[in-house]
Amino acid sequence: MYNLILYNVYLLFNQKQMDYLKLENQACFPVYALSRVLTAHYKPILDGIDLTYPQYLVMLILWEHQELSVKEIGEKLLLDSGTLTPLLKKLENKQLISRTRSTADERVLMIRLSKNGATLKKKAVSVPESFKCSLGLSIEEMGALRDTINIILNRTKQINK
Amino acid sequence: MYNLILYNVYLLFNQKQMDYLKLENQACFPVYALSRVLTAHYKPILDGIDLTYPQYLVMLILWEHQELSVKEIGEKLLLDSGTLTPLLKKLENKQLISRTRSTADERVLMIRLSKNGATLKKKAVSVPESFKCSLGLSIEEMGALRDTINIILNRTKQINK
DNA sequence: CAAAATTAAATTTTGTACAATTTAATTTTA
DNA sequence: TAAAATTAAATTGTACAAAATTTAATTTTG
Repeated sequence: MYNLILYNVYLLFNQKQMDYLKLENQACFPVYALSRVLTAHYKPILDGIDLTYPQYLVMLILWEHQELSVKEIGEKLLLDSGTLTPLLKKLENKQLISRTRSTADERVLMIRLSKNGATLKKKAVSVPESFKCSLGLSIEEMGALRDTINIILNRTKQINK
Repeated sequence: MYNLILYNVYLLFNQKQMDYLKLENQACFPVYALSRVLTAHYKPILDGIDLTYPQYLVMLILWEHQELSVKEIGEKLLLDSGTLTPLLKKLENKQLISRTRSTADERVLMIRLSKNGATLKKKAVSVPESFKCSLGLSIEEMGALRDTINIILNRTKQINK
């Protein structure tokens, strides 16, 4: 924050303009790159339970809620049906979930944790610790990262509501 | 930071354990979600210059450097040839870049900004400001976000070197 | 210096992502 | 209540993204 002010004073003093078309000045690129770096760290860990990272996210939600519609899963993960439909079919093929249309409203497809899916949670409990070790960040650093990004994420959500 | 300490005291006091398998406690998910949210904000803006977000990143680099190998572009963007090769071919089809093998080492493919590619920068200068308005965050907030993520990103790079 | 190792891209395969369209079901409303 | 509007998924098409393999060129080394 202070560095930014100092830098702007420096720019002003030197009659320079911040070059917003330089990669180093981009705010979005580090987020985009970090997202891929973090997913890459998850890869070897999640290979052990035969899940990709987005599949793991769906399983996390179902371990909390047992049964949700495709729409509800999409709202939680900010993903649409074009992404979720094939992904959920893969989880069904792995017998981790069931896909059944709601009798009350047949437009709604209910996703339910299967017995195998519930059992998988026992294997998955070690994932967060393995990930933490792989990444080499402390719990505090990861918590701070999570909170910082969540603030920005919630701000952008409010803007778009 | 203080909230985290307080929360841990609360967990300890109530004999509870932080549930690292809950979506809300994930550090990676907000980064992954924010990355997609930010890219979505770029979409309508970059449509105006017929670029996708990863293509825009490549152009940003070339506006700075004019000529780089595929490998060098990959190092800057943390992307491998499997992603870059088809992307660069699309930029070549749009006549924004040229792809020529180095005479010194024919394994190396040099990517060069074309005249059209250089001209496109004039249209692109408005992109950062449009993006800022679309997102609704201040320059300070975006700068702070960039710096925070860059610290984490550099930490993970050091770990993997 | 020739075989072995390394390197740089390209290719292939699998898996997201998302926009746009379609289909089927449900709600709203004239 | 039947047509219009809305909603939820699925489908289609385009574009990454990364792992693994292949190809071709260059270096290293016995």
